Amino acid sequence: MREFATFEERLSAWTTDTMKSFFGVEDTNVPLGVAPTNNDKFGDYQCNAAMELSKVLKKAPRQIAQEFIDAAELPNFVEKIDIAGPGFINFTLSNIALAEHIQSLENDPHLGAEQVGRGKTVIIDYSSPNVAKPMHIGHIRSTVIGNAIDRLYRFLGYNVIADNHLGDWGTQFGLMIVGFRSFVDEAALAEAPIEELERVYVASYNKSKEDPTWRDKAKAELVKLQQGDAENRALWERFIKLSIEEFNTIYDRLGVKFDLYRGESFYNDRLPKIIQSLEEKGLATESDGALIVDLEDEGMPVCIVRKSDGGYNYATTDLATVEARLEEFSPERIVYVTDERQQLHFKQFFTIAEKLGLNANLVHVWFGLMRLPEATFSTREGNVIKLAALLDEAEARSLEMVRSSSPDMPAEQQKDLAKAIGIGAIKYTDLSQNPQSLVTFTWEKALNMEGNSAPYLQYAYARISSVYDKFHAQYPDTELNQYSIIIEHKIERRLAVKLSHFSAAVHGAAENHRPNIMADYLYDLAQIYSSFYQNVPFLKAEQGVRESRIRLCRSTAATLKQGLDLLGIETPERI
RNA sequence: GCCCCGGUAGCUCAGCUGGAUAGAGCAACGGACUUCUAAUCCGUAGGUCACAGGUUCGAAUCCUGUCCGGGGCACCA
Repeated sequence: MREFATFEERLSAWTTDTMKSFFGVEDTNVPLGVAPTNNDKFGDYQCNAAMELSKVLKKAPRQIAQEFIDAAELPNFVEKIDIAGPGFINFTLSNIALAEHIQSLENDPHLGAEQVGRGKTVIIDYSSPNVAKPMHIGHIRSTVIGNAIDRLYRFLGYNVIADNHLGDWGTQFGLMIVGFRSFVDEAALAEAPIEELERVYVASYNKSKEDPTWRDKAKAELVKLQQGDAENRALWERFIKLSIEEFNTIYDRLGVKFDLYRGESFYNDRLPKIIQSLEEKGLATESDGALIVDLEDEGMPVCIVRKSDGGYNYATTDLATVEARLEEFSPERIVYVTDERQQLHFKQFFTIAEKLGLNANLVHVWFGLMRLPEATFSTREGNVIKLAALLDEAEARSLEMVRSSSPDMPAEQQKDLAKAIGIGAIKYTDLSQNPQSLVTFTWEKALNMEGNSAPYLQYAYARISSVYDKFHAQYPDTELNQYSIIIEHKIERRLAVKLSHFSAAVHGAAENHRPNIMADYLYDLAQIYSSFYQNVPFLKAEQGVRESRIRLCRSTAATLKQGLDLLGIETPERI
């Protein structure tokens, strides 16, 4: 068993082994492990195997449980074992073992989380906005959820490559180029690049609808760009550069970093080859002038890999991208984070990739669309809320709160704090929901600062820091590690049990690609801590108890800080 | 028409790889700041888990059907 194995792992291994040999069910598929109970009156862990084994053994569940208990020699970390209800076997951990475990986790930089990703590379493809279009609130989910998955994987030891697969290629660049030459306002471009590029695009698009010669001009410029015309190429590169610069200001504010910014264009050279191998393998056929892959056997509609005008599209680019990534990085897995509308596309392209023999573990993590209360959020409706505006608003609102709650704080510090709180609030709102549920955007929800929110967690953390500092000020000579954690009070026990579940939360969140599992965990932890804080004295407790409680505070702080960091949320020392 | 997702407290959402009386937050009501930061805590109230069948010792969770909402389904990505 590994060094910082959880109680759940240890206990499950024990129940499984013991039951297998005792009942002679070595080959059973019945799960024999334990799971945390949902209520501490049932102990800490429960094993449900007796009910499941009932049929196999042809005995009553309670009898099975009883026989097991009578015969079993309990592991030393278990204080109590008993039977309840129809045949649940409940385990209660000993307080001493619990305390020792929490203490031992202080020596593990990963707080007990097993490094399952060591030596493995995973590529995470997320955010991926389109060049020359401003990021709006619809982009926040891919960015924030993708980044949390990125951080979770890194924490588990994976070599993560975060790749921002920009939309930097497509027919719109013809319109962009002609439009730019006629309409651009360089001063405005310097001021707000993407906004100006977007304005240029819209102007050009509108003109193309009325003026066929304009449309032809755009087409001609697109062809020139695709053929590598130097001037058009330079212009296009400028669009990309300006866009990335502006995206980066948003990413900086969000604390998001990418390892690569490889747009779709990066893979252009490979497209003909992909088509060629599709044809060679007999996967692609002509249909109405286009080249398609028939996926009827897989129960899916056909997938176009080359348009009738000879152009390539999304599926082809994505196949080429996989091929390139496999060659260069040999990833164990590639994770794509996009909204739900792309499910079919990914299913199709994953299937084709497999048929092509691209041996990759491809995972599509999708999330529900962001809506506005009154309507579906869409550029066509013009009801967009720019991402930058959302962040501004969040910072402004939290700054107001910081000013009223900490009027004596230096202005600069107030601003930094407001940033950490405001951005944290926005991220947490998104991350604390099941990614797959459809979310309705409201300012009230996005900027929630009370109850189940990032500021609640940050506040809990800041209070611990404050207690910890006061302790050291009052007892400067105390070496905390010379005192053991003593678990006596009910709330201390609940806190310790929760702390021991951190590893499970990390793994659950990472494996399921659901950061909300981590968010839920942290909120529970903070709630228990807040109750602990409010209901028992620390600094005024007697010696021994005092140090024990401060140690529990310290462990809680470390766990909250690490957990929030995995969500990309900052933990200021003071709020 | 076919496919994917959702429907849980007044509102916003957890819980969904089956387990014990279904949980939070907000809103409502009642308490706690001369005491470690009240962005907090303690308590009260609030639910035929859309509906109907089925599987199971056990179903919010799995299966089937229906209703309602969102999305997708050939040259956008």
